[in-house]
Amino acid sequence: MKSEPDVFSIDDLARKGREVWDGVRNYQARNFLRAMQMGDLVLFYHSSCAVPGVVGIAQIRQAAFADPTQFDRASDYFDAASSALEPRWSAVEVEFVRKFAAPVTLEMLKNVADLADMALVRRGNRLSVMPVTEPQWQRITDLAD
DNA sequence: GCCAACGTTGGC
DNA sequence: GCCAACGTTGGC
Repeated sequence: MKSEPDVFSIDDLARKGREVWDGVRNYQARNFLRAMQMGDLVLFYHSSCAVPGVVGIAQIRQAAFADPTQFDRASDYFDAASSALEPRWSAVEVEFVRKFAAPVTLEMLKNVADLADMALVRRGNRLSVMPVTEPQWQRITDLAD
């Protein structure tokens, strides 16, 4: 899951413990959110910052539910086309697990041949929520310690 | 701040 | 249903 650290960082999650992950407004990312289950582990990625990369691990505490911001007229994420009966957008709740001693930077990830087909390292990729395979998870977390 | 890549919108 | 225009993402 990607987040801009200026908006919400791994340190913010560490401090708060839990956070509702809302505001996803891309259908592909939404579908990946909906596929998440309670207890699933998440790689937390910092994007649009000085050193983009995976900075820690979180865990799904609550599986997908209707993203409340889509009904909030005051929210940037308000969607007038969504309805309470058939909510268009979903959110999940995540919990802090740990922060890596040092980030696994995008640059590092690009140098791992096994990760070449991962959307994350591909140029022009804009997906903010994406699945990670077991081998990819292993590769990435191995680089963290 | 620039710009490539991509998703969405809307005219036809 | 095509595709140009536009807005957004995100690395650099």
